Order: sequence, then C-alpha cells, then structure tokens
Amino acid sequence: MPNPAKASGSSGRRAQAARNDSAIVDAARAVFLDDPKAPVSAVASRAGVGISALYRRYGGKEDLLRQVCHDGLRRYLTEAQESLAEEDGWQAFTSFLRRLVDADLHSLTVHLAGSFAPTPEMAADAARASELAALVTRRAHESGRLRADFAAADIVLILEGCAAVRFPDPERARLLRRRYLALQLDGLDTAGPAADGPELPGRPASEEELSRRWRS
Amino acid sequence: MPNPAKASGSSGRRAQAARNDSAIVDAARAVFLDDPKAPVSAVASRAGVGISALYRRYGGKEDLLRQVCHDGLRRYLTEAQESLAEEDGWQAFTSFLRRLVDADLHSLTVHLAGSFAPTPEMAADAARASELAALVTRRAHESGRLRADFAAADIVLILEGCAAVRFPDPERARLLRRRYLALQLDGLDTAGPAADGPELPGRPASEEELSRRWRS
DNA sequence: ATATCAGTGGAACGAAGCATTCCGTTCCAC
DNA sequence: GTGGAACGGAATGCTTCGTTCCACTGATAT
Repeated sequence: MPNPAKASGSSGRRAQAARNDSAIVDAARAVFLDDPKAPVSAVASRAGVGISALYRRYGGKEDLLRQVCHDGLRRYLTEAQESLAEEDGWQAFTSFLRRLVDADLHSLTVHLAGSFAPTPEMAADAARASELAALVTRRAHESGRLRADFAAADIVLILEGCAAVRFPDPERARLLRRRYLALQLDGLDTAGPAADGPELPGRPASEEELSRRWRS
Repeated sequence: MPNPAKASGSSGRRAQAARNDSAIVDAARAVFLDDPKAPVSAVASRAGVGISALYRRYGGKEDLLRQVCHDGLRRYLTEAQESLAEEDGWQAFTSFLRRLVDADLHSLTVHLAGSFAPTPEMAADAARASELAALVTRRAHESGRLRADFAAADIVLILEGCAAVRFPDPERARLLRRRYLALQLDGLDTAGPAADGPELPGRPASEEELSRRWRS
C-alpha cells in the first residue's frame, strides 16, 4: 500500500500525479474557455501529459466538461457572495459584474452547459446562482442608482456581450472586456454620467488588433 | 437556344432555376447566420433543393460563404450611408448602430470572415466600411453627445455584444438585441439619461427563455 | 412529335477529425 | 528486486462533411 507521507515532496511518481491533477483541470479550463468543442487531445497536450493521464482521471470528455463547468459555477457563487459583502447596493452590483467578467465565468458556465448531463447538485447551484443575481439586482434597485427598467434577466445580456469580446491575448481580452463593461455601466451619452464620471479604462482596440481577427 | 421571353412566367424550368437562385442564398444567409460552420447540406435542405442545385451555382462551400458575406458587407455599406443622411450626428450614430444590429450584419460579415479567401473587392469594401464607421463616429463626436473617450474601434465591441445575444426565435432575438443596444446607448446609472430618457424597449428575457438555452 | 440537354435530387465516396481503447514502458513504493 | 500504478502515444472505429456522380425530368427548339 502506498504511503502518502513519503511522497509529500515535489518529486516522485505520486507528486507528479498530484501535479497532473491540477495541470489537467487548468488546461481544460483554458482550452474549453477558448473553444467549448475543443478535442480532448488539445487539453492533454496543453497540460503537457498524454491522453491516458486524462482518461485515468475522468470517465470521458463529458466528465471533464462537467468538472470544469461546475468549478466555474462554484466560483460564480463565491464571487457573488463576496460582492454582496459591499455596503452599497450599487457598488455590490458593479463589483458583481466586474468579478464575473474578469474571471470569464459566463463562458465557463453557460457556454459549456448543454454539452453534458448536469448533476442534481449542479442544478441546485445554478438555481442558487440565479437567486444571488436577483438579490444583487434588488439591492441595486433599492440603492436608487440602477435604472428602474433594468431587470435581473438583463444581466445575462451584459455577461453574454462581454464574453463575446474575444482576443488571442487573454490579458488584452480582459482589459477590453473591462472597457466594454464600464461603457455599459457609465453610458454613452455625455448628458449622462460620462460627463463627469471616470474615463473608460484601457485603450480602444487598435485597427491592427481588429483586423487580425478577420484571419483566424 | 433557349428563349428567355417565353420563360418569364412563374412556372417553367427557367423560372424554378431563378427561384432557386434566391432560395439558396436566402437559406445560406439564414443557416450560416445561425452557425457559421453549418454543413452545406443544411443550406440545401433549408432551401428545399438538392445538393446539386447548389453546386451548380457555386464552386464549393467557400464560394457560397464568400457570396453571403459579401452581400452582408454591401448591405452594411448602404445602411451606413443611409444613416449618414441624418442631419444630427448623434441621430446618425444611433441609427447606424440600430440598422446594423437589426439586420445582424456583424454576424453576417465578421463572424463569417476567415472561413474563405477574401477577394480584392471585398477587402476594398471592408476598408470602406471602416471609413464609414469612423465618419459616423466623428460626426457623433462633433455633435457633442458622444462621450469623448469613445473611439470608433469601440463600435465593434458593441456590435459583437449585440450579435452574441442569440435566441431560437429570430424575432425575439431582434427585440432583445434592441433592448440591449438601447441599454448601452442610454446607460445604466439613473444619474444619467435613464432618469428622464425613454424606457428600454421590450421585456427582459423570462426565466424560462433563459434556462431553455442551457439545453440546446 | 421527339430529340436534346439544362437543371435537379440524392446516393455514394473519400477525407478528416475525434473520442476512446490498448499496449508497451517507466520507475516509485514496498 | 519486484509488483503495479501511472504514463505516453499509436491504433481503432465511428461520425461528419465536402464533393462527385449518375439517373431522371420536363421545358425547349426544331
């Protein structure tokens, strides 16, 4: 019987297996974030392991997808709860959206759903996520800063829109998504808060960045 | 030699061929709008014709894609020009965006690009499209109603975001995209124009509409 | 009247991509 | 030293899809 105590170092078969555990989920998250239909082999090669290392851990592609998506959903819940810790309702609302957009949690959950059979636990977590979104929205409304005709269901539109901003460089993508989110929060019309509010973060996409996307 | 004069009616081989011409491009537009990677057979069956009717007209899938995309690009140009007929720069700007979003021209152009080799003429039209977008933006800035830190390149973000709003029912999708666009134009903060501006059009997506998307 | 052939539907073919399995190898744990 | 957990990656079988091919139809020209 293997003795875990002797394998706590950074070398050894057991340690490599542990490292592979996280390397595989990390790779899966990155790969499926980029393309929900990516082949399993892409995950393996990105993780720097063979295919068997992956199939030893998961019953199949669906298992892996489910894992990645459920991780994302759990992260969604914790981010939502943390944002609710904000005193001000409007601050909680903006913080909520910024957290979700920064971590690309919409891509990690909604865009992956449908490619696997959800577990009952996932369904429960998804319902909980809906409740939290409604709660954040209610508090924002109560603060008086959120326009009255904005509904909790509209959050999905915003998240979907931000998730649609895709760039080869993840860092650039995140910055542009922040810019886009800020645009939506502030409004475009100078008769609005833009007149004396903060400027948009980051720079607009350059002509070159934009045109490169016509090739890939 | 065939006599066209005798085939001007709504029946006859020649007339059916003419009807198929448009049936095929119409089907291609609808199908590829929904899924840029859809199989050629899906286009044929949606058009209600066999595969050969399609291959008689186009050298291959790439030709068809190119045609649909170039049509979209030309439509983009005419819509842009028509919106520029507006007197007010801000009106021209909003009208420009509403037209593009209504016709889903972003999906029809950018989302299809990359799946075929563009013709020189297309490249020229694309450049012209960029110029027009820059012009619309400049006029909006001159009108004073567009926030100063908004750049022409940001238009793509908005279009991308609206195009990402997808629903099984095209009519519902268009309405929600309008709602989303209005949201961006008006801004969310009640300290902004939302305080006394018009309400958002349409209803928010219902819980049921939203959750249905988790299955497909 | 009838020969012709543009136009067509759809089966058939072959290539490509992919999930999954299998097998030989490595090297830690005992 | 040895058993076996863990691994890499080739092999397999299946699905999907673009394209070709062929038999058929019926309008047209003579």
